[in-house]
Amino acid sequence: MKEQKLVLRNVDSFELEHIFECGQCFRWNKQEDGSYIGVIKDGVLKVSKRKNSVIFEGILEGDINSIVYDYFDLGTNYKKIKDELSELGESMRNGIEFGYGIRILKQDLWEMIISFIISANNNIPRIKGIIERISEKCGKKITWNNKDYYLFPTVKQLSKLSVSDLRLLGTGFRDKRIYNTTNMVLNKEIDLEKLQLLSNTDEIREELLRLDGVGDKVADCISLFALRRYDSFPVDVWVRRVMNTLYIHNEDETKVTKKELKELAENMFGDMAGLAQQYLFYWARENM
DNA sequence: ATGCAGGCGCGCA
DNA sequence: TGCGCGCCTGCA
Repeated sequence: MKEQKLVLRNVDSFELEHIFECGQCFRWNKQEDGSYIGVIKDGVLKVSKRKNSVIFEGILEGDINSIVYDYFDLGTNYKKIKDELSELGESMRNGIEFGYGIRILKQDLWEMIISFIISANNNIPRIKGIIERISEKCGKKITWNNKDYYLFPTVKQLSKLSVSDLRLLGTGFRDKRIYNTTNMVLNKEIDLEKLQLLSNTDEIREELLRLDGVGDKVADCISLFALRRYDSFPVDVWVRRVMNTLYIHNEDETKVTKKELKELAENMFGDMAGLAQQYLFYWARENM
């Protein structure tokens, strides 16, 4: 762990609020000065903006340059993607105009699996609280600027917790799912290293669906936010709402099936459905 | 207070 | 395959 700093000038498509509030992450918190501090796999990171510069500083294991490049998806040309998506109509243009600074983070696969299992039938403040308590309970402590932070626990660390330990941390009925999935990973009933190497998004989904607590929506979130599968399209209530309002116009949005939504998304957005989803989702969350 | 929140697993047709 | 239902918990 080493204190490091990095300043990048003229980064395209990079708005802190858009990136951290668009629903993809749970461990980034806004500070009073408008900056964000987050705990990621590699340590603690603070991100702030000044004019055209983005400033990264923190205490990290590894080189800050490669960590930031990878985590913030700096190798992807968002301008090009937004230009292409904008061709698809006014609704998408509005969504992109609203969330122009979004980037899809590349977060740790294991952490995303557990985080999105926790997200089931839950709300964001509570999800964040649960993840925080789990990390405090068995994750590695890191002190930075006189404050304590806790990394998300490793598989081995989390496997030390019993079902009732997990229940006590407020996970509710998700306790067994977390426990079972942790043990599947621990016992190599599913190999996360191999999963990262799969090329086909459907293959990845099939593998993830074997895990307890991972259904359609959760699997899609994991493959989008940890494995950068831009073609996966998580359908939740907000996506259903905004897609129905903009494109389907069914008087009862609950009648619109997941299958219908996914097919529409694939036809309209193709292999960029996941990115399109983020712009629509963020717009919907803030405006509907 | 009752309903609800970024679903899932289960049992049943 | 495709439904409907119950579910921890905290918050309005």
